[in-house]
Amino acid sequence: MSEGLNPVRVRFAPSPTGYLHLGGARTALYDYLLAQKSGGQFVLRIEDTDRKRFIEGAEQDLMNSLRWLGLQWDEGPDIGGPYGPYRQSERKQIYQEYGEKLVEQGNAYYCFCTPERLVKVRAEKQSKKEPPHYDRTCRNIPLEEARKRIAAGEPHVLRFKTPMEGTTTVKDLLRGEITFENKTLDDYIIIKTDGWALYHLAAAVDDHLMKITHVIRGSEWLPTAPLHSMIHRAFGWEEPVWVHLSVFLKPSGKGKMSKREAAELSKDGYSIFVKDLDGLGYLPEAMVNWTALMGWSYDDHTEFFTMQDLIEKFSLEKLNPSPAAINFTKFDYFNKLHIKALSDAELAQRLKPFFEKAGIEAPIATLELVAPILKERITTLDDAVEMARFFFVDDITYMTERFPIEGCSKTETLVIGTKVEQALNSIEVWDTDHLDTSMRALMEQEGKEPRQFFGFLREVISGQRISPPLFESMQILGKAVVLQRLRNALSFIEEKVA
RNA sequence: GCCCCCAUCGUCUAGAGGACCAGGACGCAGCCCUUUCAAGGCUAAAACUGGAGUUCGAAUCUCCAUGGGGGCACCA
Repeated sequence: MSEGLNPVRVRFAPSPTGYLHLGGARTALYDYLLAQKSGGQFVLRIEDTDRKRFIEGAEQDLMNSLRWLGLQWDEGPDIGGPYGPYRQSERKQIYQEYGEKLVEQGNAYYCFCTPERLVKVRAEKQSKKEPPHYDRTCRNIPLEEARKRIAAGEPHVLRFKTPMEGTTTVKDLLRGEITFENKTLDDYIIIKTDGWALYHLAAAVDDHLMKITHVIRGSEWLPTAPLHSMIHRAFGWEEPVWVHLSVFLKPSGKGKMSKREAAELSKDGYSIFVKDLDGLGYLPEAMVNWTALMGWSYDDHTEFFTMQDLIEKFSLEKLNPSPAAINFTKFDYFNKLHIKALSDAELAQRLKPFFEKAGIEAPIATLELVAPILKERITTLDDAVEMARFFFVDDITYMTERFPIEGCSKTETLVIGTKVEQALNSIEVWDTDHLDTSMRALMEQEGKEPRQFFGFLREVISGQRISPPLFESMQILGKAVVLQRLRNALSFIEEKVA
């Protein structure tokens, strides 16, 4: 539990090449939790050394999504901090200096091979069923000669000089020591022809300079972890604690989510992109709870967690190294749970935009009255519009096939309707108790079953087959509105129902 | 092809040698409650990948096999 005692510095280091998705969000969440729990710092660093893959607006999306989830960083490109700049594109010079240092120390060398030649080498190696690595042609060029060629303007990259014998052992917090045969490793390029550092160098340098204590990242980094360790060691730096999270698998459990499958999801009202979740009616609280539990657990029965709970209870030791399939049905469940946990006022506030989007004017005061009877029966905030629109819209659309009362004639329905009108009219105190007493008495007097009688009333006030509880709804609507709707319904039946 | 990781119900997981004929949750099925829909309650079906070891004893430790996943760019 050492991380609970010493403040950690963690970083979330996305590249601005797309929208924040589930996997990234979960990594950021764990970063945030660890920083909060330990009283340390959560750093946001943008890894944008590859200008070709840069996508306009991606950085903004990243920050918006992180904020929506409630994962506020302590240092980052927008707010600065003591170890900035926090955008790698603004640190080019730094990486070059450290690259040069590696050359001087004999840990890196200049390589003049052309991309074309590299492609050829790779193809040859592959046809010989060998690892498709660089053949190390330039590894033995004397430094003096290399410098002359550089001075003469020859294009070049910088490669890490990986030992050709022995082993490199990396310590992953979840998996223990992982040993790699050095001969299976490559002489990775760490600075490109254009002078920009690659992830391997940039991340190592930044993690050190920014005093990062724990690196939490996806397990796709495991194969290059020995390189990262070697870079730290070459500089004589203390390595951060490496924590490689399992990947998320698609719902079937077979493989990673592909672009095509991610698009398919929207048909079911789901998305792996955080930016879509708000509009779909999901709560950030639910998203946090759900993803926290994919790869981490607290005990054998606790499943509801607020952010505060998570900050208190999160621990790296309980992380699970095995891959997890994304289960959206469970996301729905957590969304229900967190909707129910919202106060009526809070739920009303969150519901408001969904009605607006549907072109329905829904006053907050009414939404607050509707909130308690709605919160038990909606899965997403979006569901509320369909279920509760009749509270805010007056022109109820009645359907002929829903009348007359089940098992009754048109005439009998109209007679009962008139009696309902009289009974309602005479109710002095318009609340659920009086409505219940009055209506139930009438129902029994008429010898009708609850499903016939109340079903009819439900239809009358809402035009819906499914609605929140009847008497609560009638109370909220108010006597005048209910009576008006009853009259409307009766004339509809009179005119349109056979 | 090579390297690395992982392995308990359909899914997320509890389990760190005896407390396990394996617990919880989602989902699914049935029942109860019920004016609809939910919610709630109860019940059911459902798993330790296989094989060798170690041990008095293994879901838990070791090895092998199998399966699944990830990686092998002048991307991150």
